[in-house]
Amino acid sequence: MARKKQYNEEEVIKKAMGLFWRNGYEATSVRMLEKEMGINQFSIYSSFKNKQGVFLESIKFYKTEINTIKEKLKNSNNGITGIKQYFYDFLEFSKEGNLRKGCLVTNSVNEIKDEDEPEVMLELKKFANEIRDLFVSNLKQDDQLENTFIEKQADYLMNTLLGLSIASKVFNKTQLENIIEVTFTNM
Amino acid sequence: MARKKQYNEEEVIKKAMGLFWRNGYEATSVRMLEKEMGINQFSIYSSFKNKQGVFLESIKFYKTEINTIKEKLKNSNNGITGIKQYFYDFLEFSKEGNLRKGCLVTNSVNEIKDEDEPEVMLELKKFANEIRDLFVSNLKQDDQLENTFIEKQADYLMNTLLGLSIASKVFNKTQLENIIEVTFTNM
DNA sequence: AATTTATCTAAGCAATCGCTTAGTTTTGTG
DNA sequence: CACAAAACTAAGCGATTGCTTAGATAAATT
Repeated sequence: MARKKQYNEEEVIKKAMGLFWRNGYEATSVRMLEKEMGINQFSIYSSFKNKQGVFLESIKFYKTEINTIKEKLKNSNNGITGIKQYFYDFLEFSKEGNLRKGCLVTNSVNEIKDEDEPEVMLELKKFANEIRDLFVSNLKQDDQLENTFIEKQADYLMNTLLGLSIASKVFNKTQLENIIEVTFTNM
Repeated sequence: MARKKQYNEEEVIKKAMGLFWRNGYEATSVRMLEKEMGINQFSIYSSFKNKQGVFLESIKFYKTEINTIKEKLKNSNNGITGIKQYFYDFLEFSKEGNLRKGCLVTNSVNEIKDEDEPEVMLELKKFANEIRDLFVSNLKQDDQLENTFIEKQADYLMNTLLGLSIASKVFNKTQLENIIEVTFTNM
């Protein structure tokens, strides 16, 4: 009935996500997205409505990307040790060659203002809580722990993970390993 | 011989810092600075050279502002307990009414790219290391600790502090307290 | 083959970006 | 008071922002 799309939406979102991850939301212009995604602005707007739409889809794609290490944690079934491995996995996941990109969600939470983009912030907070809940269910594998204590531990671990996202941009590899080691020898 | 400045440079930088803290570097335009600082763009550029200059001076001012709780830590002389108090002090310091602003330095480290603003990044990293060193010298007050261990602990505590800056934007007060309590009951 | 319709390219929209320049006002000095 | 110099206001610079529109192109249906 009409012409076919010459691009695959998932493929171009993958590229957009990479750009947002490396550059941040504001610093990524639609012209940059155009080049990176390899399609015209018209196509971007017709497929994703606006810049925010491209970003929201990028976050969705990020979720599926990070799912590989999340699934690994889910299936590990060895409680706190699995979480420690998740931290190491995250450090690998968040680097691209020598570039430390941090966590896309953490970067965005830090940059985007609640009042400017409430829709985006809601999505980001949901994401953070999914990871936190994953920690909770993993901590429950190491029985004998009280439930209220587990909730506190999950908050604490989530904080360490948020910290690692930033620390990875400032500290060297040894220091990052120090952080993880101290975190888990203390527990 | 000539006309006098009608503004005090420190006063206007204080206002600029507040804007950068609330909005971030990129999202703060020179027009916004103009309004907040209460002076014309010409005056901004003649006093501080450019936008980056205003930002660098804002960071300097931030240092003197945070010095109040840094000095408290320096003089507390009760090692790890002093650091714990510093974390609580930071949470107070970084909020403005109901708004959680995080740490200006942490926000900026997360936003600014090393390659775009190397001069700024150098300053930010220096700042982070000053806090870390403060933790080191405080940990040394609790003797019996090995030096290499203290270095690792300082990295770890610094990570927790970086994390708190972001966590304060996502978590509620109880959760933030959980984080601090778990951190220090584990040590 | 003719028609329809979605997708493409490319030009252009008003608004804003960081920054500069031209020209007026205020001040201290000779 | 006349002059010089710094600080002021305000207009405007080219470049870029997110987004839209006009018109050419391609593919499926009749």
